[in-house]
Amino acid sequence: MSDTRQQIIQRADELIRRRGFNAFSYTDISGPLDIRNAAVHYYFPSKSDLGAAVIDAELQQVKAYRSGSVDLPGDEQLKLLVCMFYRNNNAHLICLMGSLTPDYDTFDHPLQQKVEQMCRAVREWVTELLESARTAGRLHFAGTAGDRAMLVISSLLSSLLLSRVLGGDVFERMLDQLLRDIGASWRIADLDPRKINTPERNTI
Amino acid sequence: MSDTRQQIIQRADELIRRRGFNAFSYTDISGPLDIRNAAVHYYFPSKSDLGAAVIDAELQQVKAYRSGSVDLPGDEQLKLLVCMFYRNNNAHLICLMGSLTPDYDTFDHPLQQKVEQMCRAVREWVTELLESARTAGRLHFAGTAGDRAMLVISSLLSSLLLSRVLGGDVFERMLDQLLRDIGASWRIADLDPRKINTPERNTI
DNA sequence: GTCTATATTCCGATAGAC
DNA sequence: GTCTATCGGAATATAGAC
Repeated sequence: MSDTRQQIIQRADELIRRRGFNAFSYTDISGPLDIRNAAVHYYFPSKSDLGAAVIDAELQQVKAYRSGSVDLPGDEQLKLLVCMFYRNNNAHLICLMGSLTPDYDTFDHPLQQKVEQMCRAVREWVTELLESARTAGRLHFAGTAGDRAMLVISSLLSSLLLSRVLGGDVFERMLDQLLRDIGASWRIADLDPRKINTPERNTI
Repeated sequence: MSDTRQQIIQRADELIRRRGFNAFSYTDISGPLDIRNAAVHYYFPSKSDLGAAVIDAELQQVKAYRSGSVDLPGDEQLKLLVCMFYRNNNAHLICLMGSLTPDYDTFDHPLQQKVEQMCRAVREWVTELLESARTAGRLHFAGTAGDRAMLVISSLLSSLLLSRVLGGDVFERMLDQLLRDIGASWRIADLDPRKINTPERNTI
């Protein structure tokens, strides 16, 4: 895959998570990369195509995380996920779900399907990781793993949205309470992003 | 207050919760109301002014809810709040927090402050209602009421975002699990929007 | 693959008549 | 208060040279 194409996707990803899909333009991408708008259109004819490519990269990311941490206990897999959100919060970036689902009604059908696919992939991952951790006695919660997964995702997503607006320790307070709720043995303060071994990009 | 002004705010509110602040135009408002764009600019010189007015209406709404339900038990106040989200979900609308916080970085400072004010008002309301219900033994949860409030808001906000994308019974499953978590005696299926006495508009 | 140049459309906003 | 008319700019997208 060409380097330019990769750089465009990377830049679009950050713009989506900082300003939202409908608030960035081709110039926001071509400017920093020092190329022309037409070059972006060469790789991604429409903005919807670019959005789909960003989500595809995200789906690959989830896949890599899952296959790379399949031998870890579920709560350690969760730690990887939470750590990604921790880093995003420090950069004042929100996640793709928190950015793209509010704009869902403005997307064409192919992009809507991509958003749905991404949400299902994350839900599947968190569901399995929770179920695995509960079976191993490392996490404790009521209800089905699927329902619990939705509430976990909900807290992660919202913590970035609300922390960017309210600041302070909103992120840490919300997620620490969530971790207590599911009986995790670790807290946000225990995370050291430098020590957590994760793939290069940090999206979701 | 003029009727036209009110209608503009009402229409903008729905557009924000359906398509997002950066995805609607003055024409989306003037068209259905059968007025010209200039008339909208007469009431709201800039789009940011219009956004602020929508939030101000929301703040009034929260105030009305609080003062109108101050004698109810905390969990009954919560029922009113959940019922509003229930109705929004049926209309495939998201809430103002879920719509406006993702676009926070694209707003000018006055509008950013309004968004922050709205988030704090909702947090304060939910915090007090939870604390009141816990003291009365009608709700049961671990941690501070303030932290729990953030998780409750998080679930309400996300349930609308994710339900619109994933469909099915996502809304009911998420919120029923939330209600079980805090020891509520009622469930989503118990809600009857027609029987819940609420102010005319249904935002938040 | 990347460029220049441009087509086309739409946007928020304003001036001035009524 | 609402209108017509329009400004200036920015957006997505395309044609065609290199």
